[in-house]
Amino acid sequence: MLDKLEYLIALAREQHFGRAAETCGVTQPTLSAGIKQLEETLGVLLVQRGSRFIGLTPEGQRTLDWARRIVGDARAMREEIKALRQGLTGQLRIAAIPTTLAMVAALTTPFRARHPDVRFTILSRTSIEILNALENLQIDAGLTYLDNEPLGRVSAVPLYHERYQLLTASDAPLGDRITVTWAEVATVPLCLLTPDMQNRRIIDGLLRAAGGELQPTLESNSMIALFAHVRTGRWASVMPAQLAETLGLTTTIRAIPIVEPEAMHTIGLVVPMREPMTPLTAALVAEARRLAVRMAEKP
Amino acid sequence: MLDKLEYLIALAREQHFGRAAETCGVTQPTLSAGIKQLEETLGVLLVQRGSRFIGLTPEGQRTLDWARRIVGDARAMREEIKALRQGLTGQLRIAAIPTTLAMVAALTTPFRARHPDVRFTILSRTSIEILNALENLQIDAGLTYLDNEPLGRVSAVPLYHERYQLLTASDAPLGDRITVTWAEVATVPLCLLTPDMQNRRIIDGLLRAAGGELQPTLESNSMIALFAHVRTGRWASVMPAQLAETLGLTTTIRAIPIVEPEAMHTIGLVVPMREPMTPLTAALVAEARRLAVRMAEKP
DNA sequence: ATACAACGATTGAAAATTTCTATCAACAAT
DNA sequence: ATTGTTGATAGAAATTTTCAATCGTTGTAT
Repeated sequence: MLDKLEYLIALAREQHFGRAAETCGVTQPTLSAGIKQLEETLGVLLVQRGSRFIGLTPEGQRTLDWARRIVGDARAMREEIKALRQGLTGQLRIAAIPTTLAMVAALTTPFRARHPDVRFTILSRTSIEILNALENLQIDAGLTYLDNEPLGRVSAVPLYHERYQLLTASDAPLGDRITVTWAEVATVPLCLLTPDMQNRRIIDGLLRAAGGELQPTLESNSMIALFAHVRTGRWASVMPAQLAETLGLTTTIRAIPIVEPEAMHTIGLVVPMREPMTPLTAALVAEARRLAVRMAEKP
Repeated sequence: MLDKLEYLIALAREQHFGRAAETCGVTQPTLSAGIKQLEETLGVLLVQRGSRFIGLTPEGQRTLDWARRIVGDARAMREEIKALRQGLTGQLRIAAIPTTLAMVAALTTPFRARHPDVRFTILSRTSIEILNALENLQIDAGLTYLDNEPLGRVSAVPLYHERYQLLTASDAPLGDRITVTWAEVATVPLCLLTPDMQNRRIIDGLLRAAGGELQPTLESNSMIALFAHVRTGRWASVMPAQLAETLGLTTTIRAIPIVEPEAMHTIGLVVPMREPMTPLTAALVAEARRLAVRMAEKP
């Protein structure tokens, strides 16, 4: 039964019997039969069948919600009992939006000092992907915006406020300024994240509100790529202050606070809403709270 | 996996491998092997083994908590999907303390008018047994005191306040009074519930507080037995007003309010704390809320 | 001390189930 | 028409589950 529920979760995620079977480590007929058996025991169709996978029925969607909860609880149970036996071990899968990737170290490093047997997987994801992956039990936690778009069934720990800076060569236009306005930022050639990133959508909004015409000359989903371009001196970019600091400013590259308005967005840790949490998740949340205190003291 | 968790729940309840196996509908070796397999997958001992069942280990207790939740959720899922398909059907198992048994009809009758395909099982239980049975997923709801002893992980809907009356023959001592005091009640030969009943413990407390010496001449765990004795005219009893009313007063039997103090205890419906509730439980809670409104209007 | 009863573990065979490979049928794209 | 993709189906193999029978231990009554 529990494995059949896993099949349903995988199927809803992959929208494809074959791929879902692969991620579950079984063959496609096995997964097909599992879904069919689930349908028989519940007495309803869960999957809309045409010549191929179309989608879940309303009953299937409802069952999916239950499946996520039940499978999640079963995993939490196993993890908690294991933690009782041998302390905190295992793997924490954390997904982060690109602008927070540098901040992850501030979370993982003190965590590892406390719990040396825990291994990490850090993934770069969009905020939407993070919420999806949390729902599908593919990751244990996410680092993303808390205050912009709806979060769903998650618990959140605010960590810090993102403030925006213009990253540019000191001999480029605006390179000598103490502060710049969003209207001014709009006038220089920018390289920014791709529009599937929430950070980009935020910056787009701020530029538009300042009356700037929007035409970034380069897009990437990698902050490293953006930073490399800024280093050439021919592009500028907009980055959160915390990230610019981590990447390291040289004499030729400056980070200039952007004002009018001095925009701020809250970044935080999100974890699945579950009571009680898994021991690993609970420990990560505790670490995040400590980090939030430190960041509030020394902004 | 799910069935193994059911084994654990049954074992914790029965404290006996053989009986637990029987309630699960499997043989004792099957249940033994199931528990052992659970222990192997979790990597801990769940059961303290001597020559016979001793108890659960701390890890076993923790696993039991998870098992109750997971098994409960799995059942709730099945029930909810079934309700989507064919409306509210199935069985509602309700346990009630004896003094509320007559009130159950006020709940079940309007419920059945709305949902004719639901069948009921009504059990007479002590308040402690009700809470245990709720934990062990043996009943769906209980009717008991809300304000005296700790309830545990349940949701409660207050229904009405129990007030106490002396039930006695009109030609017996005190039989002609408008009201009586607890001190006076202590002077007549009483038949009361057995001390495992919370109602009895409440009445004991009230009698003791009034300085009365406590010596009921007859005990039973059945209200019917108590009432039958009162009907002989040789015994009196103490009953909640609502119950005395239902049992029907004759010209020879009177129900006299007991004052000093005019004691009151809250009776309500308790159901397992689960979000969302099963459809049957949710419907029962809704019915209980309606009943509470009616009883508050016309006390 | 001995016999006995109760309890849970173990064993081995039978039964049920699950899983896989191979193949099919339906449909879509070309 | 042809080809590729997708999910269902069939049959064989493997695994797991279940049960009846039995064993070993422990506590108890005689």
